[in-house]
Amino acid sequence: MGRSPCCDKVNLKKGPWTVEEDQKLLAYVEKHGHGSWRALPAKAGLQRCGKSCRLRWTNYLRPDIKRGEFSPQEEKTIIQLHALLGNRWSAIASHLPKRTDNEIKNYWNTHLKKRLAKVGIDPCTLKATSNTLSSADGRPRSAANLSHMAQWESARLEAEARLARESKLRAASSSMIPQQQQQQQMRSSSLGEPISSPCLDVLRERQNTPGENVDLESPTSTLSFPENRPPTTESGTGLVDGDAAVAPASHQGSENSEPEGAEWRFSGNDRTDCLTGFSVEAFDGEAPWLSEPYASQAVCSLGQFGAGFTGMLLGEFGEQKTWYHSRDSHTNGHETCADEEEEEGEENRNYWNSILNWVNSPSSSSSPVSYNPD
DNA sequence: AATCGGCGCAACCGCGTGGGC
DNA sequence: TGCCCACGCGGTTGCGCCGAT
Repeated sequence: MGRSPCCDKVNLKKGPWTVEEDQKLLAYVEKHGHGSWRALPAKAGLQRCGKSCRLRWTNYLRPDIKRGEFSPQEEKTIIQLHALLGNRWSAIASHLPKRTDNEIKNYWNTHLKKRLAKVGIDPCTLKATSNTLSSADGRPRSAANLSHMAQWESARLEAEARLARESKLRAASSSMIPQQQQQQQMRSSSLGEPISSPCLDVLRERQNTPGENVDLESPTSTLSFPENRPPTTESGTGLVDGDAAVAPASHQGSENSEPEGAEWRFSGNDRTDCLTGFSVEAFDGEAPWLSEPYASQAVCSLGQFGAGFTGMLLGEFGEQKTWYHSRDSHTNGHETCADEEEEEGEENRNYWNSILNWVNSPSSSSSPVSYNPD
């Protein structure tokens, strides 16, 4: 006996939402919070099922979502995380604040997957499907390493989820919550996932721990994405985010004031993954993904892994100009669209090679992710 | 100008899961 | 302990838009 559909009741509207419906839902949620989604439609005067209302809210009406084109940084993040996590869109979305899993899923299916295929890359594995792409050193790509990393990332995400729940409980138990935080919590609970990354909860917790000195600033934090900064820091980048000015204050804290290109900074020989609290030492100096040759390079890798694997994934390429341009091609300044078209094929390959090289050799000096402490 | 087909996005559907009773 | 409910997630579908013919 299967479950009966939630929308099989008569007189429940389906299909596109009207402006009136949007207004009703928006007004109700902003005034009362969503509470029980199932009970919401009747209270809000909507002829919709609760599920439909929830989806409309989470995917469209939420005030803290960004719409419009994905930035190159966001695209890169999606590609890299997808290589690790597969179609776990919610997990991927958790690393892209203001983006919904549905939007990311659509973008992947309609843009990124095709683009990857076009340049000869298997979208699922980020492996070259032909010899169009090759690793820099000619080594065969290590699927085992990717698998290790994916397993580790999965474990990390579970840990994050646990910590997020604990963090919520702690926050809920506090009776002295500033208004902005209360609003944030309400919004977070309404989304089913925290807007502020649980990673930050861990970081903040550790920062308050005697003997721990963890700098929250990170170029790899999604909070430091340019589009998440207050608009005053932007200079005509053409971002479509019109909500930045009204974004929750918790998104605009000190971690957002860092200069672009800042680095993860750790004090002392911190060998713990700051995101998970896991210690590399717990694995006898070898994290699960640290198979050779990475383990032998543990010294230089520690700082990187200390930033968390996802942090590495989200690290800067050091380049912001265009999606297609490799490091070398754009150092001479801005190029025209015509130029880009001419060079698209070659530069696509350069770009993807840089991703693939890095994915398969995270500790390699040729990594596009710069963690140079200087 | 009309038609057709592809594309992209919003929304729907069904399943899995966690919590409450 | 098992059942039920509510919610979240991922896959799929429907439809409007737009370019090509």
